[in-house]
Amino acid sequence: MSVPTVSRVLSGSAPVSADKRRQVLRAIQELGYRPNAAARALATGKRSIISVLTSDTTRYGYASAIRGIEEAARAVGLVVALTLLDGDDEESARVAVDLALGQPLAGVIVLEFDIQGSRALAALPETIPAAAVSSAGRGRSIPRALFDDHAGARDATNYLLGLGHRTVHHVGIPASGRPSGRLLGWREALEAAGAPVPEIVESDETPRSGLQAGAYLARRGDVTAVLCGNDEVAFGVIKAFQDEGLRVPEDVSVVGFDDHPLAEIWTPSLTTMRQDFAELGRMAVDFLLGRLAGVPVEATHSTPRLVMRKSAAPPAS
Amino acid sequence: MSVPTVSRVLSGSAPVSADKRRQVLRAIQELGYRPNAAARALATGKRSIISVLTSDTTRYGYASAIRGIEEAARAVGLVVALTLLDGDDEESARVAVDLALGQPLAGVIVLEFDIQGSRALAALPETIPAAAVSSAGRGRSIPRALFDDHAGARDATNYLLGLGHRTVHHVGIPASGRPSGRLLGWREALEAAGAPVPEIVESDETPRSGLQAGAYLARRGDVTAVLCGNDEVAFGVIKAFQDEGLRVPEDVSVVGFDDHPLAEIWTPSLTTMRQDFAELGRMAVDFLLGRLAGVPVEATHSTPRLVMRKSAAPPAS
DNA sequence: CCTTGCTTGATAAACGCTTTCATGACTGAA
DNA sequence: TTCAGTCATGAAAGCGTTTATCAAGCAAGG
Repeated sequence: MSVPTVSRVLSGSAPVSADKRRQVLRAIQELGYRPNAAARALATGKRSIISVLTSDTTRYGYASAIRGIEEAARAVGLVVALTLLDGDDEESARVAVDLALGQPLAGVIVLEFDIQGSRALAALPETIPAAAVSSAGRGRSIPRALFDDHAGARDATNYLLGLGHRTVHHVGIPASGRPSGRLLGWREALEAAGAPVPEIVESDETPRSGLQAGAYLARRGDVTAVLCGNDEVAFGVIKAFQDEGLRVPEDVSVVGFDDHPLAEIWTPSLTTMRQDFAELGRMAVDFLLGRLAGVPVEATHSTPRLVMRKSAAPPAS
Repeated sequence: MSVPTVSRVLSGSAPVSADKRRQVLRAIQELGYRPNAAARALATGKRSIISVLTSDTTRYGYASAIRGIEEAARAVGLVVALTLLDGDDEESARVAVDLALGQPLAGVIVLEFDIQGSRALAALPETIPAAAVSSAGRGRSIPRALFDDHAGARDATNYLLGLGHRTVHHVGIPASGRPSGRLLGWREALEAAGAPVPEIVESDETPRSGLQAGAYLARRGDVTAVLCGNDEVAFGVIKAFQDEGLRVPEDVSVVGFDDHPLAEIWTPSLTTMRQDFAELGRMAVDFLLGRLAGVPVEATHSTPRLVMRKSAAPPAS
């Protein structure tokens, strides 16, 4: 019973007599033998890890995308590794990329939702297979699963304008591009409608910063509709309005982005632009594996879909 | 300029003349050379991946623990890989474990928050270094970072009883043990206080199931205080109460578990038992690396802390 | 009964790195 | 000038697999 025989039993790469096979299998059982993954990777040259570079894993969109990636990867026998992007400077991007590339990688998927993601993408050596889930298709030419922020924000804004609002305010979140697609879409819709374009309010995409943004907007007094960069911010904005004695949607309408699991049970339930992050994650894996050969590999879009709930309504006359 | 020289420059394992070093470095630059991770792992026997086995990555507690693990791992130059646990049967646990062990692993950390986690832990071969983040310290004898569910639930229940409630209802979530520590702590507190022990209401730890549980409890009419298995469920329960015309906390008090980021801005803000999942994750990494040599390695506890907010109050007289 | 063709097992090389060991160049002391 | 001692460097072995090559055994055909 030689080493190659064992290998053949395990991989089925060549026929082995039933007798030997049984022998080998029993020995494996008894010894609790596990093939050495490193040696196997070295010999075959096959890598089975996809590294995901992302700035956050707890936020809804990120976590969903990771989940999609994991599912798609697992389906083809790959494992996903996580590397968090800490700072938004080039140096920390380089460090993170080095850490990730220290493994035997089949490829890399970057969650390019923010500056950290863009930086990481830029720091990636050309030689390693990569794909991205992004909101904007600029920069390095790698396959991207794109969510069309721009169109989403435009649709959301148009929806609010269509409801009869004179204009729509925007609470922005940090994005991979400057200005963000969401901002662009929002502005475009306003301009197309001949509506005034209010100054944008910045947030850091946390509920808490939404609270601040909402408090600020509430005190302005002239706000009747707000488009938020994501649902978490929208939650904060709504809360702030309510704290200031404004009713949503009677006094002011709020629309979010992403369709967070809690959007549906918020009070009032949140009208939002749903994005299928998990699907985008799955697509990125397909890109990486080159399994979407038929499709133009540059990019595929996914346009957010309006989910109408109770947080947006026509303005009080 | 030989192969070993390059190795020495890269690892600093032996002195290299400044001249040669410069030469090597330049060549590396020009060729874009990256050491082959698989070969390195094979030669050194060192593994740099920690695999996290978990049933969910999007839920708050899980995501936070993973974040803590990632941070601690990164601090010592390790990468974390994710393997999702799908089914709650032994077979899928085995499949997941096999997938994870197919990599060159330094060790495994299991998020033993539920049955899937327990199953995975059971399926793990004895030979591989492992640690767990758990709510209950039973089963296989491996180092565990424990959150003391039992004490947490007891404290929460006592708090509600102390407020003057005659008894406390409980909306349970699936747990790694049956019955869960939370259930046990809740019951213990009730019995110690001589309060009646109502029937437990089951949920699947989603807001939606909280909604159902809440609707059921609201219609019972005799409920004045509810302890929920986690915050997401609590959100659903509160929403259901409000939908049924009950005011929180005036008509009924609700306490959650975990301190979800949105707990603070919920309406009303949610009184809850805070758990530091990230810290537990970090501890699990320390266990795994055997870096907590001083501490009895069997387990360390972390007791949830009551965060008083607005969703719990004395009952209407 | 010998040869041919096919199946099956073993032997050997290769993967790309680290590490040990030996060599040769150089230093400083005798 | 020579010899022991230091130090940088290259040669070679080894890590645990896979895969190609080779040899042996066996059945069937002539």
